[in-house]
Amino acid sequence: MTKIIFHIDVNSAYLSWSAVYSLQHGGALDYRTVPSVVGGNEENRHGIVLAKSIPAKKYRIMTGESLASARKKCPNLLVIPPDYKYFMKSSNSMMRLIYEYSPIIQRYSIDESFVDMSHYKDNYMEIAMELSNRIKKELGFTVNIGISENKLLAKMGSELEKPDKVHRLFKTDLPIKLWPLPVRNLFFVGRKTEEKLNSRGIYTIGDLANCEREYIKNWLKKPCEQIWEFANCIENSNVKDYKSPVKSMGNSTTIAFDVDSRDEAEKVILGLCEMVGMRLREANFRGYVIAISIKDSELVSYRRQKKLDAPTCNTNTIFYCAMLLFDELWNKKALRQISVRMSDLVDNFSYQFTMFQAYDEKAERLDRAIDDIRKIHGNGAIHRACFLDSRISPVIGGVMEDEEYIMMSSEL
DNA sequence: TCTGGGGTCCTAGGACCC
DNA sequence: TCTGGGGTCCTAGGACCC
Repeated sequence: MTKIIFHIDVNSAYLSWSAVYSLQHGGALDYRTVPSVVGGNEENRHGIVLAKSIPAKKYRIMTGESLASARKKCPNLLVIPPDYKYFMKSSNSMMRLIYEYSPIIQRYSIDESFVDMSHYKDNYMEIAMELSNRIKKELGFTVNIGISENKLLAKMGSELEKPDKVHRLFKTDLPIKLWPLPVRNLFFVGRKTEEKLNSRGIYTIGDLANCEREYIKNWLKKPCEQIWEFANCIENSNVKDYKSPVKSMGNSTTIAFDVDSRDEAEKVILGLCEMVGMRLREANFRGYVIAISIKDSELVSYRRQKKLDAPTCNTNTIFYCAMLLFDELWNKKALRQISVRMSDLVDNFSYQFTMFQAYDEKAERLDRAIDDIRKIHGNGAIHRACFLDSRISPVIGGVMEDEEYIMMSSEL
């Protein structure tokens, strides 16, 4: 039986949601009608474009670009700060609405989802229009809906023309609608892969599709074999209406100033370890592998990781190991960004404690007591003395504790 | 383009084992 | 020590997604 999959994608999500919020709170200007972007704080060196309006797009402003560069392209650009809590709320409202139409939803990111609509037989177009209109009317923003028999084509379909469009894209449309497009438009073809493909005369999705599979595979290895399959529309994964198990947890931060002393780097790392440890404990995970990565002021990154003998979720252990790695890694150049990540996770229930493995029950109880205080009174309620009079925050990282933040899976 | 923060997966090379 | 072959594990780096 042929499946019917919808891919629903909010148009300029962060920007649209910010516009709706502003209008609902008495704002007179609809940000979507002027050149505007949602962007981070430039003073803290978080100044990049997170989302752009369609008028801003006309100035060739790109997501991920620095705000300074965006302003050069459009001097009177309106820059709106992000409000992630509100974005989550908007996303959740949309999800509730979609659930009225199908229980099989894969929330792919904060603003994208795949929905299995196979139970609608011939009237799926009307359903798509109804859903799109309801989101517009009830929630105030527009979406693109791509419809197809698999997730890949649904996603490609929703990207064909924006905004506020419903687009069908079936396998039979492949040669006409998809193959003439630049190969870069294909899911999983990024800048590097595009360059490689171009270097051998492959410019369109059709060029790639018509290559020999073995040729691509031998040349560019496994990831590109999948890209070849995508170009030929070979993709049949199900809409996953469950959470795939998390593989790693980490936090990173770009510091507002260059860090050139070990002492300050240590505080940043401690702040990050506090967050990573808290998140691990909250999820009842421990990790075997701890990784630290740094980016210097010239934007060059280095990484170092180490596998532990026993998995841990203890803040002090993570911090201690992170510092060992940091001291091996750091070449004394001023640092712009630091990150700490734990991977090779095991959950507390399946992990067997044995008397031979180091396990500090007292330390864990202390960690959890601090977690509880922070959950009730906020992260600032309790912190280590070394952060007194420091310009570095005692708990660093962007994942919200209570609101469950939507994570990407980066695969279909 | 003075470039954030959260992830996932793959590959190559080295160490080590038999 | 002019040195095989298969396998596993670990680490560093890179590419991609939103």
